[in-house]
Amino acid sequence: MKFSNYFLPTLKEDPSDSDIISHSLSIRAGLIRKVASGIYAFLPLGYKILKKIENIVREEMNNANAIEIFMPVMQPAEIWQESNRWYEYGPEMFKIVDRNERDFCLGPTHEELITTMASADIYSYKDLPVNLYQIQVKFRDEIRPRYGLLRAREFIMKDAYSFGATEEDLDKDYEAMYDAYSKIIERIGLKYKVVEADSGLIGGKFSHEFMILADNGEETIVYCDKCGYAANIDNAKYSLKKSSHGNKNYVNEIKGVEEIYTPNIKTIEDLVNFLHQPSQNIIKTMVVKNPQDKVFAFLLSGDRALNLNKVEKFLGTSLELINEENNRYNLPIGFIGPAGLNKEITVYGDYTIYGKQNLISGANKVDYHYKNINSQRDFQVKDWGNFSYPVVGDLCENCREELNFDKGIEVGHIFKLGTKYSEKLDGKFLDSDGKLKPYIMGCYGIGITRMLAAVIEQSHDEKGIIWPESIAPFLVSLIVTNMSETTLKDSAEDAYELLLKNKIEVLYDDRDISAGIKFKDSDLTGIPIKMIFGKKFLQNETIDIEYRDGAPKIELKFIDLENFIKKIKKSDE
RNA sequence: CGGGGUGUAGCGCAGCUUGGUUUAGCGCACCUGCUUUGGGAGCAGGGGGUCGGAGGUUCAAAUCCUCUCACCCCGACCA
Repeated sequence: MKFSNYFLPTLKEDPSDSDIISHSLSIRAGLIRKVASGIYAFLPLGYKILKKIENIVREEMNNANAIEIFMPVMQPAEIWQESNRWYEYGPEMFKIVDRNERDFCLGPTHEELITTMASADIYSYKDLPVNLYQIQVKFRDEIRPRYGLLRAREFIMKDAYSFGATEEDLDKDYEAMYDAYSKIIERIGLKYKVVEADSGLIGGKFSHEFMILADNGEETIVYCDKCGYAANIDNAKYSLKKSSHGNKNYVNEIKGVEEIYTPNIKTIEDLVNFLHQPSQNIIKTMVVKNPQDKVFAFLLSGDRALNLNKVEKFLGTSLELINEENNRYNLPIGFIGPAGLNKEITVYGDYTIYGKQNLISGANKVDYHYKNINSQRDFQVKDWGNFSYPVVGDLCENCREELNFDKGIEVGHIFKLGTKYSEKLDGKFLDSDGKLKPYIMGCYGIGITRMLAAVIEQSHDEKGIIWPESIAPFLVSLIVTNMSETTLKDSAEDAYELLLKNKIEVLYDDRDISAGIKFKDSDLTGIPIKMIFGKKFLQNETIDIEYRDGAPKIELKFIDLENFIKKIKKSDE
């Protein structure tokens, strides 16, 4: 491709509305342009990269025996009403009405539709298992779209749905997808981790998230180098170091309770400053209520945060934190404590305070706290558990190694759905025993447009994007430093023809502008190899080869060009 | 939805507090010519704006007031 025939508008300055590197680079490098909040158009270069990612995904899905289909974006309301997600999904769903006042939505995902379609055509266990996928646009009316392609309202996703007759079918497909996703990310050439995750609203027993490691990632990953345990921090298990919590065999002198005046001291931080006590000696009392308005209290060490996910799972109900308005016992928020708490409230203790003695807690009275609070004597706990997030220094539950923390971007998520949708949407088949049974389903998503942004997030420097060769829009950037030197221009044209003949994707910058701009644009757009026709060529027919990823430069004689091209062609395959 | 903020040329911004010497300006980008051409060149000339929209106050509005729309940031929420 000649630059003069291409459409590649680059920007020198950062756009004002981007606050994350992948967003500003994808705009500056001429990949995308914003059309509306969270909605982007792809320019030629961005579209080319997108297609490369799609193709890698497509190949690996096909290798894993998944079969490509294409479902509509627009879906009738009925199927979503049947699964009840028309109501559960809430305002995040783009809903539209046609001229006959029939309700539709723009698909945020396709479980309902695929299940309905399957039920119409898959009747027999002999047709199972089958795994169908598509690469399709999805719509979610995000509360707040941000970070460019990382959280857009219209985005491209590869979504696969497996139908099996047995749990074993599901396990096999799940495993095949797990492997396929790993291969996809490895082929693209990214650092990643697979973590155990919460399956959330979509249902299912457990799930895995595929995380691209990046400093700006929205998710926190917790992992153990020794045994390989890795989880999203939202449901990460962990153990405490001996030294970080009390040892119940070690008997301190149990002191008498004292009430202390703590005017307007409502937060742990305030208490630490006011009493000059470490936060580990303070009981944080978090009070939650379920939809039936039943209230529970959770006690944790002052340096810990309550993990609502874990607590919801533990109690088996959705919960919300109480506040001044919605709290039926009129609890003085900021001064709540376990001692003297209303007896109707069930109290649970986090391991982070287990065995600690002479602690500080709220006195359930505005502007007062207690000193020397002790479990058993001053309060009773119904049960102990792990209700908090791990912090640096905590240990792996399996092998007691210290846990590591990293930031990541979720690009893939695989779920075992079981029969959740097949039961609701009447997706049934006749098994070999003559009985009608619901399909056992799995669903597997990978964000294509998000992947593009995640690659930039992980692979860039101050000059711009650094594309891995697997998805680079062009392999070679052919630069002529002075287009008015006919020798240079003619030789570069020859090189260009040679590259094309060898099926190398090359962007030939034939613009009559200063060399500096060509270098900057080439670096910004992240093309892996620069092939430079300049001064050195005029002196002794030498071409400079520079690598975007910082590999050592090469001075190449013009006569060796063809060999070099053969070499890079090979490494590209 | 709550809190904060911004809309002025393709992009990035100044001007607004205190209305009129501003014919709306600057940098980048764009066009023409000449000189340049190994890391975002120089000189000269040029094009491009209903100052987000509607209404109002005023002799006079980018500037003040009201309404409205869009966008951004923080939070709750989420693949």
